[in-house]
Amino acid sequence: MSTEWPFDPEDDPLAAYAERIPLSQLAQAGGPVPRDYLDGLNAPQREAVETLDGPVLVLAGAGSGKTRVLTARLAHLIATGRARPSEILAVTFTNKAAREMRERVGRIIGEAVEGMPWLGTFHSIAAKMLRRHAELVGLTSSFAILDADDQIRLLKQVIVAEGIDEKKFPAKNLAALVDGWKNRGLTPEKLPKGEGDDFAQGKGAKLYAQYQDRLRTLNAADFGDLLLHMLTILQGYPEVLERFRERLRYLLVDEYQDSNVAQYLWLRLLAGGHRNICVVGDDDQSIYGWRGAEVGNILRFEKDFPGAKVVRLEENYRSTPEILAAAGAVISGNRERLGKTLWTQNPSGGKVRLMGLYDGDEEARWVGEEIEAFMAGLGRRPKIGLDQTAILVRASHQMRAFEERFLAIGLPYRVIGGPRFYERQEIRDAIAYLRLVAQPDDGLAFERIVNLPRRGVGEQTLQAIHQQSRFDNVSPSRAALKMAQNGEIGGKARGTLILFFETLSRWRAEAEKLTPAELAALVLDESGYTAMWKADKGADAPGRLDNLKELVRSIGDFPTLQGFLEHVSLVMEASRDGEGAGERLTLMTLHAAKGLEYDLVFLPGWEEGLFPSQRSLDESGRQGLEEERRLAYVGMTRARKILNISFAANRRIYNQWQSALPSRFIDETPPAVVEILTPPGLYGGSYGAARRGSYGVTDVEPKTWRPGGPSPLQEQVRQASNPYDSPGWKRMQAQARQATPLPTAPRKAAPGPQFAPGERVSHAKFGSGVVIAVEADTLTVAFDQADEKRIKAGFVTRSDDAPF
DNA sequence: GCAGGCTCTTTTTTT
DNA sequence: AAGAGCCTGC
Repeated sequence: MSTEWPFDPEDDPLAAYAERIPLSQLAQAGGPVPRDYLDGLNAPQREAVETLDGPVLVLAGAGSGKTRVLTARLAHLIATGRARPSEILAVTFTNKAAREMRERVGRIIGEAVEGMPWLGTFHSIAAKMLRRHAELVGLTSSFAILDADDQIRLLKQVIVAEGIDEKKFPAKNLAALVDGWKNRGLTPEKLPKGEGDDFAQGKGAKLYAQYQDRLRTLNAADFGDLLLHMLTILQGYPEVLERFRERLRYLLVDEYQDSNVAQYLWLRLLAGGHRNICVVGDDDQSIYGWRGAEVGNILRFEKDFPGAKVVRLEENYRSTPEILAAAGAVISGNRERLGKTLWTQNPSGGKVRLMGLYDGDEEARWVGEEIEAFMAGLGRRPKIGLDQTAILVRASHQMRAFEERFLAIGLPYRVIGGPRFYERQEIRDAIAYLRLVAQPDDGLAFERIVNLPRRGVGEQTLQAIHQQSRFDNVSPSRAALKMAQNGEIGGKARGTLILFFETLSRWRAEAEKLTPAELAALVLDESGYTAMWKADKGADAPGRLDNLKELVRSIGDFPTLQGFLEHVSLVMEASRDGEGAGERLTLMTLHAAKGLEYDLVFLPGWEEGLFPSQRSLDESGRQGLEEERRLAYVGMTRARKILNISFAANRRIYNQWQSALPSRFIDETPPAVVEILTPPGLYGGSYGAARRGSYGVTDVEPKTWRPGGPSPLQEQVRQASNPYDSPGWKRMQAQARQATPLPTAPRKAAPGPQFAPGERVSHAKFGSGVVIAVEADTLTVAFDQADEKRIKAGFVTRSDDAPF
């Protein structure tokens, strides 16, 4: 058991530096920290900053200057000498938020910010604490941190080992269960009876326990464990808790509405002595319930900490009054909220714009045209650049229609989200090598690369190793070494395995002398991993080699391999490519947009079933609906100047056309601040009907829709957007005069030569024409309104093609 | 050991 | 529709 002082300053040179700043100096009136961080704060903001002692709940509405308050409060704690930088625990949820806070605090207090070891995400702070006390939960301080992928692979092994059909009970589902339990602070021992019974005929709990055992054998922790283990330690070892309480004298929590039960318990323990805890959040922006966040935590704060000071930040500095009115009206439909009313001194802007369209492609077209119109400042629109424009969707599959459209009309865009750098296969492989060097027992890393490149260690051998490893309760790498040595593994595998282990030992020896980057280069080279990709003739091989180079380069930023590995598992983010050249608009999910703001915001896809998501409703009922409504609120409050909401009457979902009703959230926007752009005609001729809650009746039935030309309805929609004069609109007009491909017509023709000379075809850009010649998939077409062109067959459709 | 074909799934996403 | 993952047949 560790009796070592967990915050030994020797361990952390930067913290030591901060400690040497005399407190008296920091405490001097004015001191080295100028007090001007208080300037310009409004009354409640100032109160939130200056109420340093005891529990404080800051309800920070959207755009109310939350980050400013947080950083000012940190600075104030230090400037008044209440706490040294190292005595403040400041937690956020994302690395981005932590980084931003560090930067902004640094701007106020200068270098002293370097001495804030306890500013970070829940997970990175918990990991840091756990490394000091790992033995208390059966790990060593060098435990590996598994990401979601490793976690699932390990769970799969546990399931299979139990003789359960993994297809019937997928590891992914068990992972969701396990994560849920960990989020609620439940170790296998604490799991209530009946939990997890649905999984594998009541074996859920047993599998959980086995998984935890296996993690311990592998000296590994998954993300949930970081908090869960710390919780176990704080609960079971009062002396450890006491030390943390003495040392961490002030707690500050950002985005408290996103905290889960484990985090809540953890905070409550740490704050238990001095009660100096300040939580900042907005119950109206709690959108992560589906991954364990408990709005209840923030709703209950005053009960948990009696006498808590509650400060409401309700003045909004971001949006127009119209946007706030609309968002406020929507969110007021929620029952479970603490209740805030945002107001603003900002000048009035336009009304919130509402547009209904025929289908998803039309919607993308309309948005594209609007964006171009705003770029040019056409009509009565303010001029707004692409950098200040965002499209926020409910589900990522909605992005596709927009991407296709923007590609077609040449609007530069960027997508936020998507695969991260460290999730790429080659990066994970390379990291597995390094993990195995750093941590010989890292079984998952071992299994990942033992036969990569091929070393003749096949399925059979791996299976045997596995069995032995479970039997002896040792890591797979130990089992493999033993089996190779005593001949239980024979043949080719034996020789290569022994060589492999020798090489590993050599690398470990080299690690003493080399920098982490040099070591990485050496390992990737000597293992044959780089060579493997060099030999690969695939189209993506060069890219992967580039990524590997980039990886080695980024390791150079770290003094130790350990430090790098910690960074990778907890902090590493996608290297954003193409940050450069020119302005771009942003396309992302509503979830990803939290905390961001844009002058011009589009919220497409406001249809029942899509938004609010049917699945949310089905799974979580009214609570699900309320979370969806908060998501709507988050989306609306991202807009500074112009907010556009749109919906489509028809949408193709999993290759099936479905007609949809406008979202109920549209009904909830107050007519007084909404401008309806939709032409009369759609939805039985009246938007009013839709707005009054009857949703009207759609008279559009794609199944019965006559092919052969634009429907009258489609024409109406087109004409309705006609007052605009954007370049995109003109292009579309030109195209629309030709036999316009119906929105339902396939964008690409089916493969194979489908066209014969003499057929009439139409092309998105060149209009209609006649096929003159066909060779393979390339057509020569004489266009009515353009020259003869050679075109890939995929880009044209038969003019008279029926859409159904 | 690999390619290709087959089936299945398909909200949101961090750490 | 399309992508991912799995299986099968060479």
